[in-house]
Amino acid sequence: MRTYASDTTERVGQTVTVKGWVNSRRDHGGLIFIDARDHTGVVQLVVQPEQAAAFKAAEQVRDEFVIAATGTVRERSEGLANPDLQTGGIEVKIDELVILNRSEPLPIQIHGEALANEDLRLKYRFLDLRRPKMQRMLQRRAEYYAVMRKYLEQRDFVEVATPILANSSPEGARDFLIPSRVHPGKFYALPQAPQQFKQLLMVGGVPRYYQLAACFRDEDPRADRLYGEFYQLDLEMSFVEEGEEVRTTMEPLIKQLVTEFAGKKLLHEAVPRIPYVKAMEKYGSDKPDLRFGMELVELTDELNQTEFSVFSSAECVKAICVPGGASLSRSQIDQFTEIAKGEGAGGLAYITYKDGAAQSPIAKFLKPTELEAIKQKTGAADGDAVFFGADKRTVVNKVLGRLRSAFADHFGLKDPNVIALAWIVDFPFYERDDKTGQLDFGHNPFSMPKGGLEALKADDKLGIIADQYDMVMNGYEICSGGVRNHNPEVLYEVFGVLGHDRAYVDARFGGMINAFKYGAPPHAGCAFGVDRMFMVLMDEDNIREIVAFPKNGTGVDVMMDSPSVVDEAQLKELSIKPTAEK
RNA sequence: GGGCUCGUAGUGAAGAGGCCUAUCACGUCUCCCUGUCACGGAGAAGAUCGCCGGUUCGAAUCCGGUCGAGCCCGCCA
Repeated sequence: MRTYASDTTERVGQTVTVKGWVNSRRDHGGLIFIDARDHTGVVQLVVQPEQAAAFKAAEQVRDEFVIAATGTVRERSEGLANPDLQTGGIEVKIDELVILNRSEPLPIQIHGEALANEDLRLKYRFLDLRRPKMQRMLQRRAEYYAVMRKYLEQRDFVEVATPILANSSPEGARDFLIPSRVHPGKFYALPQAPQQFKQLLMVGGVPRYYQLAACFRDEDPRADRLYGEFYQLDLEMSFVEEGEEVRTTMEPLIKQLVTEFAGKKLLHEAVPRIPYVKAMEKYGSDKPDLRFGMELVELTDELNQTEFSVFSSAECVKAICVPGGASLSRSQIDQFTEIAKGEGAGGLAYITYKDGAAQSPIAKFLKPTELEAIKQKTGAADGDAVFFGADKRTVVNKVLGRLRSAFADHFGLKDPNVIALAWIVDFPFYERDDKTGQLDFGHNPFSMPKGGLEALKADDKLGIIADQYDMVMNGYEICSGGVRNHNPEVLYEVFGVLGHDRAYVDARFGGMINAFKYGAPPHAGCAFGVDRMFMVLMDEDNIREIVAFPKNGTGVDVMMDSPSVVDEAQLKELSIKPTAEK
């Protein structure tokens, strides 16, 4: 029988066997202390020379040796308790100590705050995972999944596994391809999402489907985006024609995860619904962080006659008021200017308000009435600073949206104990590519255009709204969903607007569109990026911190050394001939 | 594909033209130690300063290239 380290406190006077790793050893010559660690914590073992065999073993023990220690749990004497240790009130007086396995000196330190660089941690992830923080992460993640499963099962969602060997989808991300041995020259693709399968389940009569689904995309990673594979809480509901029904079904789960699971406060009990256009105009982002203000203020009309030609000649002029911004140094403002330029701005005009006066490099170009209008509309007070964006409207929004987040970081306005949720709704169905001028899908071609077939015939294709929605959590997109287009005629027309004929649609989505001809019920759903949401709930800013075995930023598993070269015989069997140089 | 940042004993950091024969902490090894708890004490080993080239009387330090990593842009229907 094994007793976990944290349970020894309840076993005073009893004989227990503790199994785990040597966290540290303190050898006093005639008395040896060993801190034994398992997944529950650390407990102090005391080994005395009277137990000769155990003492000899204790002398040989080193950090991270695997041991089984049997002895009696006893209260520590007066003054010997360690209040910093959960088991600090007791210790185990050891009669028998067995070394189950040895360990070489560790290539990375797993105690303390200083972490090895990430590539080394990933190479020795099995050691990194022994750290209490990582142990807790794995445990919490299992609980997190359990909460989601319980919630959905109570609401008649049926968990269905969909294929991993699926088909390449021409739209969207780059696929991972799997060559077929049986069908030379043909390929499976790992699914980017179970999108088509879950819609086919709706046609197949499943009332509500969910799955913690593995998704595969061969795109470059980011701090909040894993390379290669990630998981979605994927779900779909049949006989649903309004996105609001999906949103109200799922919202309580997310709130429960925020409050009960993560112990954080919700900024709004009533989660706001923000139309995409409004989010872009007000926050400069389709995934705004609502924990702080600094909303974008429209000044185009007020400044279109000004002598400052950067403003008067611009399609759009907007500003954000940064509370306390007047305290920023010149070099700090230069850094924000670099951020603005990085988003496409030509520069960064600003006004600071100090001692009742507006100070600015551009003040000499602005009339008193214009200065007054700026102050009025932005609500700037003494001590604040106002930063301007003047350019094409999309650029202004992007630049100020990025600055808004950067200023919030700088002034510490992102309270980690608060979660701001929002639904972004009414995405444009089509967008025009800035460079090519070509019309393309804004998001998901399978969502229903609001207004159906009639709406698609409108002259202003950019005005067509998709019944589609994202959930945003503290500035991170954590969910995307939509009311699906279950009508084959409308689906053909959705692609028809982009100039694709029926054959094009049939060739690519034939499986799904064929099914829709046989009584597809209306349906809607969404998918939550569970890795990213967990990252936010656990206060991490790098998604690899909350995954057991992530690939590094270049898609390499440095522990298992994948991807790797394979035998020529395997390639021959698959009718594959590599063309790479090395 | 592009931009920025970084690369110094096993690990984490310091050093920013000569004070470097490279410093500190942790870890490792040897010896001492019966109440420590990241025990303590004495000693020891361990680094071609990512790699290649250049500038210089002199390079860890400056320059160029290259390799590797991180963040960001592109990309992610």
